[in-house]
Amino acid sequence: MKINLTTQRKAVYDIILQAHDHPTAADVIERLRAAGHNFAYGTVYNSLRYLTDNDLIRELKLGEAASRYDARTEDHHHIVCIKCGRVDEVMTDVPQQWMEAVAEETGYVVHEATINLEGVCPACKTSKP
Amino acid sequence: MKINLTTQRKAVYDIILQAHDHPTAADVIERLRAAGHNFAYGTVYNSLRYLTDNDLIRELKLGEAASRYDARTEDHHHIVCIKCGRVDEVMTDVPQQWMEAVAEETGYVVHEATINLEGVCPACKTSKP
DNA sequence: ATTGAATTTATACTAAATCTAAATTCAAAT
DNA sequence: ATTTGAATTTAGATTTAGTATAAATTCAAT
Repeated sequence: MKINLTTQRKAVYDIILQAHDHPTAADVIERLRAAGHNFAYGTVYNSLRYLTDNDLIRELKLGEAASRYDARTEDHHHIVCIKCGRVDEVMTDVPQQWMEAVAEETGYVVHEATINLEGVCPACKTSKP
Repeated sequence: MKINLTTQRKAVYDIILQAHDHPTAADVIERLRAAGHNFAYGTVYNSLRYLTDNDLIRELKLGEAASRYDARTEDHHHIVCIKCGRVDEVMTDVPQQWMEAVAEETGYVVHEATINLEGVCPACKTSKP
């Protein structure tokens, strides 16, 4: 089915595209307001789901309370800095061999692996506490 | 500091130890009731956190709404069946080499990787829809 | 017995997200 | 141009998971 980018959905999509962090729904609403849009709460959630379902964006569940959203839809993972909360992309892919080992161990047909890493980012590494 | 296992904490711990699935807080409360305990809502959450903080159990954030809890505290991962929701352990560890590649790519000091897999479990694989 | 720190309880509250029903939009067909 | 109807948006209520708070209780150590 053809993708229907309404004004609201387009505006939400633009926010995600322009973001260099990984904004939550609340962040998106805040940025929409700053850009002069005042959409209903539910509309933003609906839009985020619509965009996610149509693979224009990705929903990230990093173990925090709120989902984050990412304009990069290629297969990749994320690392969160435990000091400052910053989220970065991890493009290095997990070895196919490992996936096969998991399939063998569990008997599952393995569809995908979501990997959330934790560590200390370069900036926090060098800064004093 | 010495671990203080009160009646409530011990009862919660026992539920997790005896569970062969990976119960949520709500599951734990339900099973406590079934066992004749009727602790305050908050006490169960406090107990789960206390047990988690003291490494007696692990909190799992599998991308679902609610956290699950696991009596196995060794380093391991989880796979969720997309058909029936069943959660299984994955003991096969991710190659150290991969972790190093991620550290190199991102510049982070990598502390840990949480891996949540999705697939179809053996039972669902063989059963007709 | 008395103190006091830790814990539990009951309840209120918060955050994130979903649901609902009415209002609005907008393309397609008269 | 108007009508129709499906999709969408809106506003607000509701749900779910979990946290915060203040009073009551427990319990070990004086």
